[in-house]
Amino acid sequence: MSTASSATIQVQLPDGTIAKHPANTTSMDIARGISDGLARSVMAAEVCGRIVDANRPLGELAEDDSPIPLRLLTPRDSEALDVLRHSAAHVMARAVMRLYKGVSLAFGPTTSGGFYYDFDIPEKISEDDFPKIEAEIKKIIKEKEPFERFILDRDEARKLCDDLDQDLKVEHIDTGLGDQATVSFYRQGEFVDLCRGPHIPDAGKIKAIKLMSIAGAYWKGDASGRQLQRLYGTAFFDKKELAAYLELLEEARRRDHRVLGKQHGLFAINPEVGQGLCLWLPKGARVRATLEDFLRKELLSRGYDPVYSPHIGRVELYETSGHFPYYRESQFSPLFGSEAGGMIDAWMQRLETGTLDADSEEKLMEAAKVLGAEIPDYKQSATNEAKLEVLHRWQKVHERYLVKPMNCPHHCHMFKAQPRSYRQLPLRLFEFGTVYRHEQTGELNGMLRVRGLTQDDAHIFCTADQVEAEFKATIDLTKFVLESVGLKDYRVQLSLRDPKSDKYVGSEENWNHAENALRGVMQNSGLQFNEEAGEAAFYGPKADFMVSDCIGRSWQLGTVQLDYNLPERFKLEYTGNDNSTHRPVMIHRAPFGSMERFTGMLIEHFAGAFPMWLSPEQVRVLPLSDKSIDYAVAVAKQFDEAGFKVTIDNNDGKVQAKIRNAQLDLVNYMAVVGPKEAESGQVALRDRIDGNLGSMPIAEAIAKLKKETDDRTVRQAVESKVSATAVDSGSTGHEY
RNA sequence: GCCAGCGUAGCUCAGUUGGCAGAGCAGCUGAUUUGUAAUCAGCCGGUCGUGGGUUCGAAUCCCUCCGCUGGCUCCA
Repeated sequence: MSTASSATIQVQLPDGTIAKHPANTTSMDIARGISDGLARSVMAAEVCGRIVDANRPLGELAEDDSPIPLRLLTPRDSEALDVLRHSAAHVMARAVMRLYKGVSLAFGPTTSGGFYYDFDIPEKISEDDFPKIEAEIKKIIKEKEPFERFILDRDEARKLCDDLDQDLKVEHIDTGLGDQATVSFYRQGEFVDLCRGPHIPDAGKIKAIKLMSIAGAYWKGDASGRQLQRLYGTAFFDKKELAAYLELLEEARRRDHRVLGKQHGLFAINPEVGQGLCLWLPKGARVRATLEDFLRKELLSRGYDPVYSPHIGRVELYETSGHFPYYRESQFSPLFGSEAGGMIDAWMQRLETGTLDADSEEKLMEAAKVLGAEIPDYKQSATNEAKLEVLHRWQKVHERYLVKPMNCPHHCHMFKAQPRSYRQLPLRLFEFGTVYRHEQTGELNGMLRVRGLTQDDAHIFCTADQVEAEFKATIDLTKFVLESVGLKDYRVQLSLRDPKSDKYVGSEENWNHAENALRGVMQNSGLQFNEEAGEAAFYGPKADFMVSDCIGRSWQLGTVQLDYNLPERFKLEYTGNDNSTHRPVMIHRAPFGSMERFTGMLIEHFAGAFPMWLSPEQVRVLPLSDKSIDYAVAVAKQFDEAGFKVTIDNNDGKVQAKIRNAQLDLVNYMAVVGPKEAESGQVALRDRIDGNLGSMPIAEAIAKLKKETDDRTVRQAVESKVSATAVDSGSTGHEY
């Protein structure tokens, strides 16, 4: 701790120089000693590796008697932006408290794009109120009041929050901060907030701030708890950076796959068909088919076997796998073979939750009889457990089906379809398997979150010794797939279990084994990866691919998951070379994730302008006038026979208009044909990016386009107007 | 599912304090026969998301439901 015995301390700057200072010297004092300009731009400091307020005495931050490493943080340092935004959240909260009565403060952290503060306010805030809140914020910034830190012990802190009528803070001190002896507060004028900090020296440093949106949020993330109002904002060191950030949001809006998908006839989602159910229109279906053909060919060459499974399966299948009880809420209700099935299902749920009264029970028994379900063993006097057992026995002999939410149970039974020898392993079964999940209405989002989706699913059944090699092979496959569509910027998230949670199934030993295997492969893969506790599936750890698109947004796409659980549940076995039975290990993997989500992401990444090999319309032949239509048809036929997706624009009108339409439709190449071309057997090729390429023989044009297609060349037709990383948050470590 | 906002023609959007529902694009028809990002003219097109209420009168005000959007929660 503090070196109170010595009145002086030694401070080491990043350039290595060490100087002596009094123990109460602050980072700001040292900045002032270097230059006034530096002092003005210091936002915070990194002392002994911790980000702290610039006005903290360095002596109290020292860990031992060795020189204290100090780095002054200015707007050039990415860490400073987080500090600024956190202070901006305080300023916003202060403005809100001035304008509204009865404000209870919750939390106000920073996010990758800015910050938010959660409030409990009786009055509803709407976006119409933003101007007056922003005006109040500007007033506060103009005052340039400092942020002042002070420490209280728990009882004092509790009393202060109580006096300030901050009941959420009181609760947090009691529950969330139970193990802290003292807590820190920050005061800025009349605004006092329980806060870990750090903060910028004064509010005047905030040069650009904007309220972004208002939304609901739960207190401490608990959906059964209090609903708070969350006010989102963003802040920057200067107005240009704010403008660039707003431009990024605008760019994202222009690329919205829901808008582009409708505009270009790629897909449709119609409430009359059903929420979250995607209609793949011809052009979207072409893109998908190209992706599927590409992957199928790749999988066949990598030792996978194609399989097919039905769209429904008995509920017992998913009871065995564990999915049915675990995900009951987010599955479509079972389909019942017997008319009484649904009623008995509801009956059992009432019994389970203890919400069935005698009167209702009699009615249910009567109704069961009417619907032809005789249950003579059911006695009203019996215990709930006994009743449930009787009903469950009835269910077991009456078919119940689930629209399949997962492919893996089916594939497990394919493994079991014959006795297996170690010689057959690894067995790699793949299928573009369509599954249905009843996602909550608020979660649905275009193609990105749907209720019916097709996974590029496969399950690898292998021996424990093969796990590493197979896992590595799937990582390589996923890399290959992503890079083939031009996605070169990705990292892997190792999703591990949360040691404190009990939602996981399987033995401690299996989990340790699986997590260590994944970590080992990742460490040897040379791929950038990070570990995230609590993100694992309930049956095993996963490696999720986080992919950055061309405007710097991160998407979770492909996934590889290790599973020691399902083989156990389905009692999968093979005979080893020792002539005894062994349990295989399962690897779930999907390089695209789902066709819906992957295609939706691609639409946004390419702004609807697919590269040649994925394009739903690669060539459009534009006859100069009706006189050239015959030749246009002949040209189109040649492109068609060469395997291109080609159309003819035989509308009336000038070629300029046809070109404009083709450009707007994002067709990769236009083949303009008039009398000159017809005479010489040529086409005048126009590239949608580079423009007119001049006339050339048809064979030459076909060869050129074929090369671009076969090479899977990716040329971004719609350049991003913003730099991909220029405005991302400080927390991800980008330079400024 | 929860909180907030929104819902007018196929699309993008106007529509004053409640007083006869509009434009551009797309589509159709006709003229035009065109050389690298828009040829001209005419026509068609809406129970203003649904159901109810207030009112002499509702796209406009109120309520219900449906859907969409942004978040939250969830995501096998």
